Amino acid sequence: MAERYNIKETETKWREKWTQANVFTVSEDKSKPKYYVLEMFPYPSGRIHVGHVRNYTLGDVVARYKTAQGFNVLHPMGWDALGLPAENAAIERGEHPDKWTHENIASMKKQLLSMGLSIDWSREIATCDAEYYGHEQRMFLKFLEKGIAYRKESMVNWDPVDNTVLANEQVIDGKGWRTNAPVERRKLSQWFMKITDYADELLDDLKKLDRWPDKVRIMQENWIGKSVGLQFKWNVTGTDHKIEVFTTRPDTLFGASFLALAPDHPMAKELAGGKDGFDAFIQECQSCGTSEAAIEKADKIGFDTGYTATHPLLGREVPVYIANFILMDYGTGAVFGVPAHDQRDHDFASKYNLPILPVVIPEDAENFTCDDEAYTGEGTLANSEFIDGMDVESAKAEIIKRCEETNTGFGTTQYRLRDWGVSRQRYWGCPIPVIYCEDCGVVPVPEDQLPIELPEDVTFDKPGNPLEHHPTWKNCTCPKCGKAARRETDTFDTFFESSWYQFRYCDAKNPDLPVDKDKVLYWVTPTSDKNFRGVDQYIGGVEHAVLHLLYARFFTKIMRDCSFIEGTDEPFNGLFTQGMVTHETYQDAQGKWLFPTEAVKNDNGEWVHRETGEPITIGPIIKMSKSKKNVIDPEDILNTYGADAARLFILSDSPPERDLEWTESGIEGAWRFINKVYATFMDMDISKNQTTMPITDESALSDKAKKLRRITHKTIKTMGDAIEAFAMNKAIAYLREFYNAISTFKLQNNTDKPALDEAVRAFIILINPICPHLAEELWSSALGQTDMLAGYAWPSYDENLLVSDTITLGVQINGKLRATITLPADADETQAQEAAMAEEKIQRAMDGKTLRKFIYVPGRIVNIVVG
RNA sequence: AGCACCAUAGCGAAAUGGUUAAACGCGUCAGGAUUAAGACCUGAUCUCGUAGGAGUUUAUGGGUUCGAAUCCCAUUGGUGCUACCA
Repeated sequence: MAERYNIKETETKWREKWTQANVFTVSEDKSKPKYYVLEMFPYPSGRIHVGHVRNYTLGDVVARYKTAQGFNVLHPMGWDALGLPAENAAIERGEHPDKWTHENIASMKKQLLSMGLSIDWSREIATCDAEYYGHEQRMFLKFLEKGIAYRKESMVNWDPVDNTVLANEQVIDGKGWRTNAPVERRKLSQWFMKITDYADELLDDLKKLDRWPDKVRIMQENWIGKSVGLQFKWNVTGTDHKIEVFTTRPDTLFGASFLALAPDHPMAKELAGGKDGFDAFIQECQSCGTSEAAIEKADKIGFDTGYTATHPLLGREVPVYIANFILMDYGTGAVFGVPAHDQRDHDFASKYNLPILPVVIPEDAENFTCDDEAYTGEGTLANSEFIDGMDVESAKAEIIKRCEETNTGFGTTQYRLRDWGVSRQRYWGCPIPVIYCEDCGVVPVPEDQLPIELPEDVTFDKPGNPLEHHPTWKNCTCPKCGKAARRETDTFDTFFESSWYQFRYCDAKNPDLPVDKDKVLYWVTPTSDKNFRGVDQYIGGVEHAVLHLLYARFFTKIMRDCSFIEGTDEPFNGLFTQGMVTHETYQDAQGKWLFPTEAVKNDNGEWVHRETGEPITIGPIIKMSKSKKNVIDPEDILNTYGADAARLFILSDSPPERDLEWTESGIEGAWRFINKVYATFMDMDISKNQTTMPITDESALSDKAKKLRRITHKTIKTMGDAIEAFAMNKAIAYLREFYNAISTFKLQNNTDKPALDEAVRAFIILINPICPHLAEELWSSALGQTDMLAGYAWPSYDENLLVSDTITLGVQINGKLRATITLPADADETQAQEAAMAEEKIQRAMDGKTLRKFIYVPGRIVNIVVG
């Protein structure tokens, strides 16, 4: 018997060897095709969680597989190291963010190293280091020069707990995405990025991203929210005022029965200010919270200004309201209401008894009315003067044309997407490199003064931005006039850092430039024409579907337009979004959540508390979360079962895009498999020190050996295909099937031995991307190889062994299987029919019936239609 | 409310129009081995039958097809995203 597999010792040994031999360090090697695989970098919280294990294992399988396929693989890692938690830690325990962050990086790196990932650590970056963020400041100066970055006064989402500004995307249900505190509105001068200028390109290029999940593309499309329509003016009767509105349904103009302004529309105050009840109305609008429940229930309310408005094409007057459901920051902050064809307008009109006049009539409708609900479908225009009888599309075009002719409006496009506000009133971020001078205004920091580094001596004893409180840091002289001036104390949104790190990895240590263009070109230029320039495979959580992934796409385009990179329009060629890791939940009799380690089964098979013995209720299987305590610590798993078992289990069973349920029995099963494989191969009678596997005489092999060869070659193919398709669960299933075939194979003579050698050697190479430590150990101990397996070529398969010369076909009668026949693979229809008819079961089944049709799909099926 | 995705043994899943639907794993049961437990090995695990064998079956209902888990429509249930975006 072989010795028991010493997982800990063996895994450590191989990791040390890989590190010593620098096997994962890569450079631009033009003699090889390249492959760039990247997983979303982690925030250095200090400890990895199971989601990280899944994420980085997936990437590592791809990296090791592609390496085996002969690619020069770039597989880097770094730290998304700026952001609020470091400041919160500083406030809570008085530890400096820089120290806290770097300590966390050190401990997390240790954990990641123990997973045995094939990472080129020489390219490691931490976004909190000035060597990284300094380049961001350099780029920002260029963005400023090009007008991509600009400053504007604007209402911002103010998080009263974190004391910071949030982006629209960071507000969820009117609450801060981190603090969950109700967001307030405040006016501040902020830096913005003109992402809206790129809205069309961001939208159009989504079409290129055919290796992205559809759902992510759909989410981004909705987020950008392009809508084409008409912007035009109404005259307020008896005044010089004109109200500008935007609509996507100009065709319904003649169904208009009111005009509505947003409560914070500048004209609202002008028209209604001072009128009875106006202030109370505005107050009511504001008091109605922004929470989901409030919006859901909120009635549509309006305030009649007493004014009416007319449109030149309409020839009719409609009342002007101020209404709570009109948003100031979309379109023009004013709409015309068509109750018959918009449900919101319908609700409003019903409440205030405004006319509901249908102007689009569906086909075949008689006495059509919209009294109960709005009709938004297709139809023919009616009650609409010169556009009567037109379809919706023609009517839209006609109204836009007439407005343009009369100079009262124009066709235009609106986006839901807003410009990206990047200022944060925070310390632990990249300082925005501008200076405010009383005489010169906003002055960019001269490039030779970069980077602007964060001061180390800061305090966190009062709320707000420590940079603001710092006694000297913000004082400086104006680069233009030399007078005393003040530094910008805001820092960038941390999505800034994660928007370009994928390029920095290509040239991670460049002190002078964000990246060297040629180095980026080497790593992003595709080796297949199916792809465009970009990271070949990006892997991460779907929670970044809009924020990070949209900003990174935008950043790529502006870096291109500012010549920091070349000819690259999109950052990520292939995107894979992994599912969550879930776990059962446990509660004691009092309803208190318990850790999985606290729950054990007693002798009667009941779940009880490990220490108290009290009964435990098993709850639903949900995403691991600290509050529900249904978490497992990867470090425990790695210590107990080893990296290979953790990697194997996390890839088994569930397809990577779906949620994975973490179970104790599952990880144990993976661990057992590893031990079993080791024991089997160490005991097996296989040739050592083999360099080739000569099969001199195929025909001399026994049938069993031939069968083993077939599954060997089949698995080489199917497993490669599965990894390419990201179906890691299938790859493992095929691998286990292959193992079962090898372990049950009984070697009866020496002639068959090369077939067994071939199978074992193939198996070890195939399992390497998933369980690299085990593979190396078997490669060296069981096969006696002296070179390292890491980087060893994937075996090739023999097509001829995948097909056999005879095939078994099912014979159906009226689609129901009745018999099987064995035919030569190239049999023609006549042969097939003869063979089928010769079957006794078929004859019996056909007895007394007429043959109507004979269907023969070679290699697939025979179907006999009888009647 | 809208959009998208999903539904297969006790569980996780394979099979994407055809060769006995359920590979592979987990769990369960029986047997072997063991001082004992675990690990390990062998077998079983939709239903009926000792067995040969027969029958049922891919959430539900329809449709297309010689043939449907697979394509189309509707319903139900689940998940995600968006949420007064004019």
